[in-house]
Amino acid sequence: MSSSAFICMSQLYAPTLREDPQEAELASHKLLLRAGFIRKMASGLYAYLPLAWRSLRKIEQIVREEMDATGAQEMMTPILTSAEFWHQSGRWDDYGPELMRISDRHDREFCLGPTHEETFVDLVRNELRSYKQLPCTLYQIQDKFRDEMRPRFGLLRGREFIMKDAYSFHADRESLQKTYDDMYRAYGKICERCRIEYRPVEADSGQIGGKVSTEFMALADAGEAELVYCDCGYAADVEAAEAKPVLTICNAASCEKVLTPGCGTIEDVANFLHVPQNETVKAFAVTAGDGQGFVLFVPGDHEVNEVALDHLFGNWHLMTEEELEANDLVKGYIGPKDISSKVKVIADTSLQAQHKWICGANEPGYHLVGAEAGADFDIPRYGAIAAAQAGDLCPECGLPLKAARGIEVSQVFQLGTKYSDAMGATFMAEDGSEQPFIMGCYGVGVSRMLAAIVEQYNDENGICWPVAIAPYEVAVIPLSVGDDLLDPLARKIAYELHDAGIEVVLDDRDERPGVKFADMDLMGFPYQIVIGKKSAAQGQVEVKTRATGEREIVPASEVVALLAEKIIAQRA
RNA sequence: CGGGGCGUAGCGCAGCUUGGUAGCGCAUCUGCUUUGGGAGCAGAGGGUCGCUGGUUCAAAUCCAGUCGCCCCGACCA
Repeated sequence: MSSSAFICMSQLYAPTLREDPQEAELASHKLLLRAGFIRKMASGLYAYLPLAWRSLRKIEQIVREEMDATGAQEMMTPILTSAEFWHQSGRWDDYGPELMRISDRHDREFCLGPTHEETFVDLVRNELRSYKQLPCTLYQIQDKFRDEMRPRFGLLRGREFIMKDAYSFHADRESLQKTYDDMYRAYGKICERCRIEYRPVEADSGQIGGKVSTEFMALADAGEAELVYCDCGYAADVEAAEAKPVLTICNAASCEKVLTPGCGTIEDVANFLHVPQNETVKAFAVTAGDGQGFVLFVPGDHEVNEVALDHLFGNWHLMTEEELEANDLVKGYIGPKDISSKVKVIADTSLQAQHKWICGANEPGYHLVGAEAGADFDIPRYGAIAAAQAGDLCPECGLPLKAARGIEVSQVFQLGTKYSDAMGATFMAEDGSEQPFIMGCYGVGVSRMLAAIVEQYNDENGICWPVAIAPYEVAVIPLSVGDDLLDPLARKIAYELHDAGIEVVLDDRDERPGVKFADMDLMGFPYQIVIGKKSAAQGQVEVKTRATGEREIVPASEVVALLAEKIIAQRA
């Protein structure tokens, strides 16, 4: 045969595994390993084999086209970045152990880029001088490195992964908002073209910095992120959502101290007193970065929002046993009345509606029922510190929120001047003044997207690729090899599909039909053309649609035109 | 980083408690049969039992150290 017009299974480097690898738990991880798409080289490091690489390039191309459509310009910067810029931004110290650091032979320090704000700010600060050159958006698609505490879930949380990162530079907020909106729309299109079920959610901006941020979540039970959403369209990462808890109002006539032996948890207290958990108040004792102790009160059925505490306290931790003792706090029985003067108190804003509290009595084995705010105790400060959860009220429309899990496949940020200030990156404004660039940044996890797609598109037999992402669109499967009828027919169909611009794999292996079916289902090519002796003798072949399992007998002479039409329609 | 578990043929595992010639299934190679959902028979090849040291006449097995990997957690009272 001449140089390959299409790939033959006998040559394809895609070793399949018959059994689930013991290291994998998630569908995407198991299936990508089993179907011969990826191989692990070390913890959190994966080789992308030919099939995965083809799909990754398709995702990249979708990202590229949507970025280019916004006017962003693709380029490439070194993965290895000098520590100098990271010192300037302050992140050499702030980023922590996730930053992969490395020294060269002269002991100069570098890191492997986990994200490239510093690089792009350094790049443009000398060359974008005038407001007339703004706005400007640059992007690249390259490997990123994060030394994860615990790499896991295959491609979903690796130490090296493929990311598209874009950075925009603006003279004013309005310009940033416009580009941010453009990117937001582009990211929606990217998710749609990758065929994932997704939601844009309000997000916390984490390590990157800045204020306004949206994450695009691929919905998946296996996702690490929790989100709350409402039918009205509101959706937020629980880290960023402001909780509107529903309380059961306490109607106790007076404040009463009740013996509650062994009731160290809210569940115990609520059961013991026969009240719902959301009628009680839960206390958390934490130590802020400066050593000051705080006691935080939230509705009994809620947790604290750790990210909110990050913003309030910077570094903080829950009090240790020793710290509780040192602050005169009684674990399990902390309450606001007569609380130790060594700690400061903050209550969740929702508790302003709860005039009488069921809470700890600051005495081992006792709780208060009906302690009255303003009479029995005072709350000096209220703040949004409770974590949102399902059943809370939507901040937009007031209906109960629902909860879901998701995989964060991309995120857009308005950075503002955090990096341009820190690194002295300025331009000359229209009025002749030096101004720091106002920035945005926009990331897409390309390799994570691949895993997210598999997470959404699989069944008990393997992957069910959407046409737009499939490594090959059609598998041609002659059921016996060396047959005078089947061989030429299979090759003819494969050639014609290839000529029609369809991506084809020909399963020319001398394997039993069962082996071929199992492998083809596992790899998940969207369409299979099965060529068996009986039907071929009558000039017919069978077309199986992988996702639905639907089979259709069609004349061999028509199968190419039929499939080409279907496939081309699904690419866009 | 803390806790738990695992490292024996390419893959999945048994053997280890109670030390005594390295095993099973799948895969691979050869031959014959078979050919629409992971075939059958016959034969063959393939392992310094993660690594280092110790105990012992003798170590996959016991002890110590070390490396790698997986799971849970990392401050949710």
